Amino acid sequence: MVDSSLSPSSSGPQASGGGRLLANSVEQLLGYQLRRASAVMMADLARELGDFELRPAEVTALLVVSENPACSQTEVGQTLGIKRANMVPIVSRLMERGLVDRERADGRSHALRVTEAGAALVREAQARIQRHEQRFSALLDPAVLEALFKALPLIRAQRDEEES
Amino acid sequence: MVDSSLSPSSSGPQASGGGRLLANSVEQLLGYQLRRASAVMMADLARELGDFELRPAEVTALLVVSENPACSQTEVGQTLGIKRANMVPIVSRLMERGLVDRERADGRSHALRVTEAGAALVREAQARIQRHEQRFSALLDPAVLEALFKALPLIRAQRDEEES
DNA sequence: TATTGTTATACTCTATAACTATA
DNA sequence: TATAGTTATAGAGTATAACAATA
Repeated sequence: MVDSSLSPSSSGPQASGGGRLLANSVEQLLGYQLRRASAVMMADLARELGDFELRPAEVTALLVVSENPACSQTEVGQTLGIKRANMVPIVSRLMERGLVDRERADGRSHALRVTEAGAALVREAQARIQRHEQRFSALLDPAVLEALFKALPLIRAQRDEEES
Repeated sequence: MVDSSLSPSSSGPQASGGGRLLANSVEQLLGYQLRRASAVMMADLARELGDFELRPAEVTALLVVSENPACSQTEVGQTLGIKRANMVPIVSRLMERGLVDRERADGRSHALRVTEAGAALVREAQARIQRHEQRFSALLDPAVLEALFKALPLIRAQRDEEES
């Protein structure tokens, strides 16, 4: 069982600055732990992908396009939980960089495809991402890692319905 | 074992929009799952705390101050992984709202304390937060939840050193 | 009418550099 | 010289509303 009370008892990991160690009951909150762990992995990924001058969101979108030739940018957004409006600068950037191109599919929608350069970058990015992932998954027991991959989609599904 | 390859095989949870279902190997990435799950919980928390007109970061800071009378705002920041510079508007807001006050401690540092109104809001906020937390922890087996509380701090510790 | 892409805009959180006044 | 608080600024991600063109 996990102590899910908010009593000022816990400690947990804390920053290592000069000040004293403060009591911090939020350490007991799942949402807080997720947010902090996610921030650490995001920062590490951004660092790992720094050379490419692509943000994590852009790389992720590129991977999805690469796996789904002729998809629309709305579909990519739905897959990644990114709103249509916010896909616009992402796709623009990928096209400016010559990593993706698109042709009209429908008169109102476009079919996205990775270019040669895009495919090459995908291969490099996948290697970086795998390195990054393994740095973290190596910290965890396989059983614990499996529990994460079971739990996180359940959390997500709780309010994943009306995304766009 | 978890399939940590990037081959275009997986599916996992996806948005429910009108478009077709896209292949999405990023579902296999721990960092991605953390980010999505974290975003869902953050959005739910923000909704739950909406009445207070306080952002999640402000409520969290308020809780830490409430547990640590006479702490400095830099200490709160170190505890929560928020930079000194970004603590300024948070503390200002909490003081404007009459939830926290401070007195000089040191000539250069302040001692923060929750006011009566702040303490009252803390009690209400804790109830909301507990409701929010339980909505999500109820989705998970106790053993899985325990695995999360074991794994997430380990992930965090990987690059939690030089925060401020 | 509904959908795709788009624009404009605002909000939240984060990051860095530099300043001040203390210590 | 280091620390606490501050200012200014930029970046990244997300949110909403509204529009044009198309279906």
